[in-house]
Amino acid sequence: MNIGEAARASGVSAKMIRYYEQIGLIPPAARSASSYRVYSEQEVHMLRFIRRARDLGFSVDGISDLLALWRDQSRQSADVKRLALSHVADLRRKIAELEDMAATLENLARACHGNTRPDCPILSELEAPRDNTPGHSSTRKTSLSGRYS
Amino acid sequence: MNIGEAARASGVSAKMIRYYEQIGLIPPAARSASSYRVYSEQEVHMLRFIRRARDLGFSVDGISDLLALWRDQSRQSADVKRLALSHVADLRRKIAELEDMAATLENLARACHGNTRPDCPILSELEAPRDNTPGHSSTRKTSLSGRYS
DNA sequence: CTTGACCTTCCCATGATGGGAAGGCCTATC
DNA sequence: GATAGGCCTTCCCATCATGGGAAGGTCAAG
Repeated sequence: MNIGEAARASGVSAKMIRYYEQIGLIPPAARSASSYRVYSEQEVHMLRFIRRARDLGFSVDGISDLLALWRDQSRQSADVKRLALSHVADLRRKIAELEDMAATLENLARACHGNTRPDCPILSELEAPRDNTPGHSSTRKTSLSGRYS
Repeated sequence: MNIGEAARASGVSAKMIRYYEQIGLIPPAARSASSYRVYSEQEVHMLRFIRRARDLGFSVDGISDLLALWRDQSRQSADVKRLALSHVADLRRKIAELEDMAATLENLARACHGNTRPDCPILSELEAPRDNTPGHSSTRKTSLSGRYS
């Protein structure tokens, strides 16, 4: 099976398959006489695994760990579970961060008349904040970074 | 005021101040005889505005729009409000996406024994999914992208 | 044998940020 | 006045996962 077919069958783009090979997430594919990459069902299976892990928000590093466990017949499910829950914790941290932003902004928007006049509490807040985050506590200092607009 | 001082005063790193200038988010700073960038209180004020918008998750493009409105004395607060609420919608979309991931993963983790045996529903799911997302509905097709692990 | 659909590698771009090098400037202390 | 060290300048590189596209080779069907 050529890379295009493998891409269609796995849901991972040909571009990304080559990339994953390049960074060592997957082993180098076998090559045909004319240097075409050739994939077995086995390998497509692995690509599908990667695709799903990606859909669950795992980074390439995380996927690498998952693949290692997947291949390891003597793995302990506790290790898989730990990996998964650690990722869940990351996700929840990120969610809380975004939720704080959304709540703050929503509060300000609620206070904004939204008419034809120029005065606006949203801009006022950006100019000089006066603590508009409604509860949720926590010392939000280190952000996992990432911008969303 | 030099760039370092402006950075300390605004919470925007010197590196980022130069970057914002380079991409045109802020106008080129005045220069001293020796080519040092010089900032007025006015400009530090703008940098603080940018910093806060950034903290609320706005992208540089979004911040650019906000700055334009901020400067526009004849703006309509409705425009600011629309911008803010549109960003809130983006944030909530992203949150829902991450929440779906977290919920799916948490469900799988709950079903995992987490012991010394190798069998694990998390890996099984990655191998061949059988719809583990608990409710939340929606046709999740286009992701705003972004990996979190 | 041509056409079109594939494949190959290589380079570039994204967005926001930081790291670091090489070199110039400025001020306080000796 | 000279030196130290703390600023500043520009320029290049890296991140992370992804896509775009060019230049050129291959293959199968007509």
